[in-house]
Amino acid sequence: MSRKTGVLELAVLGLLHESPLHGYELRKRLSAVFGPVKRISYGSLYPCLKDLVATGLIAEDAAASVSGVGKRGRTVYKLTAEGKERLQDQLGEHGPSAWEDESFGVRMAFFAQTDADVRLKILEGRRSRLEERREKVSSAMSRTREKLDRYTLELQQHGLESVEREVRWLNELIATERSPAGGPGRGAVTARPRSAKSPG
Amino acid sequence: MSRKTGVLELAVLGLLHESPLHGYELRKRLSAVFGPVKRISYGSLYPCLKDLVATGLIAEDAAASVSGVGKRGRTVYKLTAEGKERLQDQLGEHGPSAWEDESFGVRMAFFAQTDADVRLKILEGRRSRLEERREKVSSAMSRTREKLDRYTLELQQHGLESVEREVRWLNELIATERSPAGGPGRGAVTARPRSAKSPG
DNA sequence: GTTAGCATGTAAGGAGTTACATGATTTT
DNA sequence: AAAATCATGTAACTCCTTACATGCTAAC
Repeated sequence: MSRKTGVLELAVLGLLHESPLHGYELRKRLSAVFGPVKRISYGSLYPCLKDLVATGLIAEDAAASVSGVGKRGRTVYKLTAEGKERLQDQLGEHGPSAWEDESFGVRMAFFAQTDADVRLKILEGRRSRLEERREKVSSAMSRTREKLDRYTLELQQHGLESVEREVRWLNELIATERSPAGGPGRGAVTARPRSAKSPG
Repeated sequence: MSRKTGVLELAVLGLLHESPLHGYELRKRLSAVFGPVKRISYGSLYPCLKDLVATGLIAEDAAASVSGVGKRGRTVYKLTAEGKERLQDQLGEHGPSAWEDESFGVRMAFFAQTDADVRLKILEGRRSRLEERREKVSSAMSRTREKLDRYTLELQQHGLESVEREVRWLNELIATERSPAGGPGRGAVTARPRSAKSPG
């Protein structure tokens, strides 16, 4: 019946909190939130919006919608009071559900609307989740190292290094969160040296 | 009706080509193939095996199966002749379906059973797929740079760097594939210097 | 003797996709 | 005037997960 998804719902609520939007535009913004992989389709977005209306978390913004007679026009949605409440609840979550693979990206995309202490807990939870994974993969690799062909090994090695890289990234983010932010209040991303691009 | 999936089917056929296995063991090996994320559950594996038997691509290996009276025992499966044929067909595929996100990992996991020219085409296809993505992301970023908060920016930056890293990895793999492999025939993975770990 | 791991399977449902169906508006 | 992009929606289908149901075997 209802699409009580979680991530998509959260992303929609988060975006609508920034400003009222219609479905088509929402989808474009969602592409940015979810990244280039995992872009959502209208076949899931529109039903989701329908459900959110049905549960009273969002409502049509009549003023912003365009609907001439006979025209199909566009329907602009905005958060209701209950929607705002729900969003705050969701953004306050700092347990495992906030740092698993499916949800971490979305949660971080709305960190600007999230309390500093919750941000820190999520980043730390994510980090320890990845450290666990790193241990499992690397111990599995040392157990089976000799029996694997080079391609499987390359694949696992690359996977392991990706995890290690994400841990280092989280370390930097956590350090930045913890530091008293001596610099300017609103910040450009801390400049990290980007290694020179190899020309080809 | 039938699970004509692709990736799971392919992974099962590929593993059974190496040796006959029963479901439980198969699942453990699949976890290695698919990596720590995306582990498959019995709820998809057993129905998949059932379908593969129904389509005649695999069959019970009566000799290897264990089934005392009243016992539930285990059922060992092996490839049939048609299964081997199907596997060869699939491993010969070198179009886009072989290098998309969902399938590339599995395809590479069975590179040891894949022709050298097909391997090269897949690696190159994957690389150009990622290069496209890199262009899209980086141009989207330069368009919207100023309007994004630091967290969204960090997220996108990290995503971009991940793509760039995978491209560099593919470059190395492609170079290795192309080189006449002057070294020893069976190979340890080419030693790449691993940068010193930061202590914390 | 009880916990952990081995071993197989089904039913219900969740989360999404593709393909279809429709039409307006803007750009080339 | 054709092509691209804006804009909304549904129906059928796919792939997978969770929870359930069952029972053996090894280790502690």
